Amino acid sequence: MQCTRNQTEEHTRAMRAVQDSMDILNGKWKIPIISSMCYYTERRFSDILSDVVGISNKMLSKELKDLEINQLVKRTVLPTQPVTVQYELTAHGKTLQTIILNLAEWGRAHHDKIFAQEPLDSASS
Amino acid sequence: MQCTRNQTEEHTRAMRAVQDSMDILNGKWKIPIISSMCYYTERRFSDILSDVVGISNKMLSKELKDLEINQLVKRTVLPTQPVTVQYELTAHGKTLQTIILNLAEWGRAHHDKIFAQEPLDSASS
DNA sequence: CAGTATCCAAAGGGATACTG
DNA sequence: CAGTATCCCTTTGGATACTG
Repeated sequence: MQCTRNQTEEHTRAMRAVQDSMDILNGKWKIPIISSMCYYTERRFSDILSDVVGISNKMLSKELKDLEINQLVKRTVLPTQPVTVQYELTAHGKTLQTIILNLAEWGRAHHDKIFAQEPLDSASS
Repeated sequence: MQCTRNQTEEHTRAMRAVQDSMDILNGKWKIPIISSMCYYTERRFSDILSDVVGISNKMLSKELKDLEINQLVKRTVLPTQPVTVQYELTAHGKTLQTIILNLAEWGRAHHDKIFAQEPLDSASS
């Protein structure tokens, strides 16, 4: 092992910091929900519900509450009939955009890599 | 809404790419496990087990298999007695380092932000 | 529309013991 | 050391129905 004690401590600290992030972004849905809001200044409950494929309204409701508690998302009720609710990223929530962009980029790269490896059935037909 | 059709399509594509990433990095442990390997050229099973606080050997075993299947991690068995197994990030796995670093940085920033907000009990004593 | 409430099946995952 | 196997409790989260 070529690392010094200081590197080990830095490693430990970095691990904890990553864990802190993951505690807040926990579960299957947080990142996709934030992604949904990333490209718009504001987004309604039903918009996010259709953006995030597969999520149920119960889950979305719960996850948005979590994000609000952690101050990543701001919720605004508009006095319409029936009620409209808008969600938007807070300044703090927007600091996650870099990570989201990186994840999107990585997802594409990974997809391309796997695709390039696979023997294409269509080539044999 | 001030976005054009093209932006909407790009949004949809980005959401899918993020989902693709999250499908591979699913669960509580993948990111911390990769983090554990980020700072070293190679890491043994027991090293990772102690790095990732709270994980069980059963979980670690399963998650490492997943990562190996997705070609993010390479597993090497050394002919020692008893057996030693080394894990290392593949070239492809290393492309996640940016994301890990960003997550660590964000975790620290978030921690600092929350800490700065909290009324300190120690101040009143 | 934007949720909440309840029910319940399935998956997650810890503890422990065992193996090569 | 590096896992695997089993037991079993806990959490997750979908489906459905209901509310302001």
